[in-house]
Amino acid sequence: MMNPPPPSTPRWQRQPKARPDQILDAALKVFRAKGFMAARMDAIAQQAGISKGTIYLYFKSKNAVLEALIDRAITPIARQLETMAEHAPQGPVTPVLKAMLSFAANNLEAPATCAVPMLVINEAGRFPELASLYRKHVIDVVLGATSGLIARGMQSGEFRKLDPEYATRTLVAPVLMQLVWNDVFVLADDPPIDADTLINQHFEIFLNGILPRQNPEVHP
Amino acid sequence: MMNPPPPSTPRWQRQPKARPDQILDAALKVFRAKGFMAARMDAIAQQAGISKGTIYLYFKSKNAVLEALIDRAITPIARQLETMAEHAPQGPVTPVLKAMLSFAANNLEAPATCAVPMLVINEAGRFPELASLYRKHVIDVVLGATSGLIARGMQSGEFRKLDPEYATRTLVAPVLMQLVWNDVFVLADDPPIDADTLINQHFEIFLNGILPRQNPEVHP
Amino acid sequence: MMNPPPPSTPRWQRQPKARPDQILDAALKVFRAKGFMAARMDAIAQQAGISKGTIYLYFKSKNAVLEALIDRAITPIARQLETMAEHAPQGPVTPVLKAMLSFAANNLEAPATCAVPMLVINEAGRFPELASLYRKHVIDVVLGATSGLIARGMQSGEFRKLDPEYATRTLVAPVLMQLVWNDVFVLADDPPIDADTLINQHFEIFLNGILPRQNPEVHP
Amino acid sequence: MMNPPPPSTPRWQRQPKARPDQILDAALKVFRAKGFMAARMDAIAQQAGISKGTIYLYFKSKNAVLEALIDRAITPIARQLETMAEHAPQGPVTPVLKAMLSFAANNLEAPATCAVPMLVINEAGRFPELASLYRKHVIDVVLGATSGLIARGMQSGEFRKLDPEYATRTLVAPVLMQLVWNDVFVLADDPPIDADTLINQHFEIFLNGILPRQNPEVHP
DNA sequence: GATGAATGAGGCTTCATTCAT
DNA sequence: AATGAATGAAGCCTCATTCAT
Repeated sequence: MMNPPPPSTPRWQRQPKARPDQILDAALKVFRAKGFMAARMDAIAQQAGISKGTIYLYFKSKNAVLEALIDRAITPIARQLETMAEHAPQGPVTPVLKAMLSFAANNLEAPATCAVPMLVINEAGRFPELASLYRKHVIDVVLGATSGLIARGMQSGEFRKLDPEYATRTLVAPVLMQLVWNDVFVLADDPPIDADTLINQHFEIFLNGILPRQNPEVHP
Repeated sequence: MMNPPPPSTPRWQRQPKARPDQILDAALKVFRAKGFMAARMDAIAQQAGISKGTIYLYFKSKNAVLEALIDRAITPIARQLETMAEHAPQGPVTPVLKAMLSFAANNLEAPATCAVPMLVINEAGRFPELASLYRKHVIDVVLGATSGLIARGMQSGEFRKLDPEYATRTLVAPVLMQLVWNDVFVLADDPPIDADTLINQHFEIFLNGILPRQNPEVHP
Repeated sequence: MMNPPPPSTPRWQRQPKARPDQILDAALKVFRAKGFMAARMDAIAQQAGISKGTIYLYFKSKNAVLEALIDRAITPIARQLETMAEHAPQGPVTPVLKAMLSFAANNLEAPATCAVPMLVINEAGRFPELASLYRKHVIDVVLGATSGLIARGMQSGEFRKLDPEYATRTLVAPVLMQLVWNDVFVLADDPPIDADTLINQHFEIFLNGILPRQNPEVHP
Repeated sequence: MMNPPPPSTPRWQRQPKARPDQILDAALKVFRAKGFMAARMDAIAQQAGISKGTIYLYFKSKNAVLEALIDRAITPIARQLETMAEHAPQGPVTPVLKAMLSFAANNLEAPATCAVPMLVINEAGRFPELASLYRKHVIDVVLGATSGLIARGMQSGEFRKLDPEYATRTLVAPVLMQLVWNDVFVLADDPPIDADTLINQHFEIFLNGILPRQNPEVHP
């Protein structure tokens, strides 16, 4: 890949380098629309504008396509969130948390982005390894980074002292809910849910809920 | 079962009354384990202890089994939650909300109970009508009852004045998250998540987050 | 059937005597409508107003029903035609032939009557024994009786001397054609074919065709 | 076939052009032997020397195979007969009629040729559209051409004035009878029926029957 | 005798995968 | 590298037949 091409290069070149991604893009669309089992290799090929046999030049099997798909998608958002957390400046963590939450919520709004997590959820039953892979490389990373920040806020007195793991779930759950909602339950005539408004109010409640209080404790 | 069996044990028994539920129970197990498409009618029959053909005496097709399954499961929990909301006594709504949340969380802990909602989530792509059915008869009922209570609390001054619909999501989301988590992402060696603790802390944060405040507003 | 019933008769009696015919009647209807293979035992039972299992009390199998059906139908018309031929009075055979032809044509007009021969034709591929049974007991009888008369007419000088077997076919073919036509090719908006007119003209041509001629031979 | 085969003989060959006809030929054989419903796709595939799945590359379903089969067979003989009628020279029609009749009778002698009409007759119950298709494109064409000629002969005084439609049936019926006879009723030890002799005598009787007469009318 | 619930072999059809071209 | 014809293993479903009631 790094060597210069041999002197007498043919004027054009098939680009097998681009193929896998072409295929995975197509597969993502079809998997999303039909689910893994109901997705037909024919449909993927057609979507990719190639022939069915060609897929097998790049992937061993249908399962392998799914695996590669998850694999390829495993990095970006989680990495970005992790980076945001790691580069959090000294001082209060609240703004970082807010930024991360908004970032996540906005990103999962796009159908292309939410496709993979939904795929993982849907196929977890049949491909537990995929789920655990995703868990390890995405979920644990994000939850870990988040709960780290929250713990730091608790330590510093910015927040009340609670279980940071569980608090993370309170913070994060509505994002997952949006994801599922958009994919599964939206109806055509629903009043659209504004993700920003939702997240803003949610974060406001959450923040208010974990800030130290001057007034006496509530007893639920 | 308590009478002595006839000399030559019959190969099968007539049980026209019990069959449909037997079949649905079996189908639920298999659908959960394999997903709808990968579930084999053979497997359902075997699980039910009957022959493949018998299923078709009671259900027109594999799809019909799924539909009946969702249908059968559509009532109980939602109805119970709705009732709790409707019978809420005068006065503060907080205890009712807490009770409802705990009830929901505990119930969705049981694999048998969470099976149907997860099935709906998984098969929504292929059976949108099922999803919208579930939405209408379960989700809307529960969310409606809950946000009604929250709105009442806001009116009465028990809570701050916020958007009750969105606040409902903040309240409810962790329950969905637990559902998905248990079904999809738990790993064998995870420290077990205690649903009660989780819900308790979540509710405490939520409540604290929407109570009226004496101290000046926070500016997130 | 001709003996007086035993002294202490029960006041009523299931009539297993009537059952087989009930069943065969029903089977004929269904076989005609669907063909043998596509006919369902369920449908026959329903048509007969009994339950599926009951059929098996009287017939060993679906095939047996077909066989019994053909068997039962094998006699009447053929016997009648044979009788007409055997009782032909001395003198010209023309009137007898005409009477037989009309009788056959009119009888095969009725759907119920034409059902069995069509069934034989349709299922001959799968049940050659049925076809040969029918051939022996029906076709050969009728064709034999007819060609016997024709031969007699040739002997006596009533007709020209030709091959009586083949002449029989010329005489008889339109009846078969009507049978097939009505069963297979009639369309809803066809001008109705009047069997009598058809047969009359046909017989007139046929007769004219085999009568001795005064004018010199035609050379086709 | 004449080139030396490659070292390792391929398990199958691509023959996309030839396949459909290969399949239809095989299907015709099997349908004839078993009837449509009892015919197994397996048997057709085997007869065609291909695998079951391959059939579905070319035909949507078993029904579609039958339809294509009828379709393919619908033209030739009828077209030929029609042409013979249309090109009939001026003058007497008798020779043309004789030629057409012989042509039809001889052609329906071949099992391959008579297979389709018999198939239509047998499956008319289940596929009425097929029957009416065949009626329109084959039967009506042939009967129409024939009765046209006969009518012309009546006009010109070549024949007596009778109903030409019905006369056509008198002329044509033995051909149908032969078709059915050969397919359904021949027995192994039958003295063979010579189609030519049969047709010759039949035509002679028919012709004689419709020629104008010098002797007084017969009164049947 | 009668019923109809239950069986289970077998059909049509689909589709992931292979392989001749 | 690419194609797409061909394969063959299953899957859903039907239905003749059996058998508990």
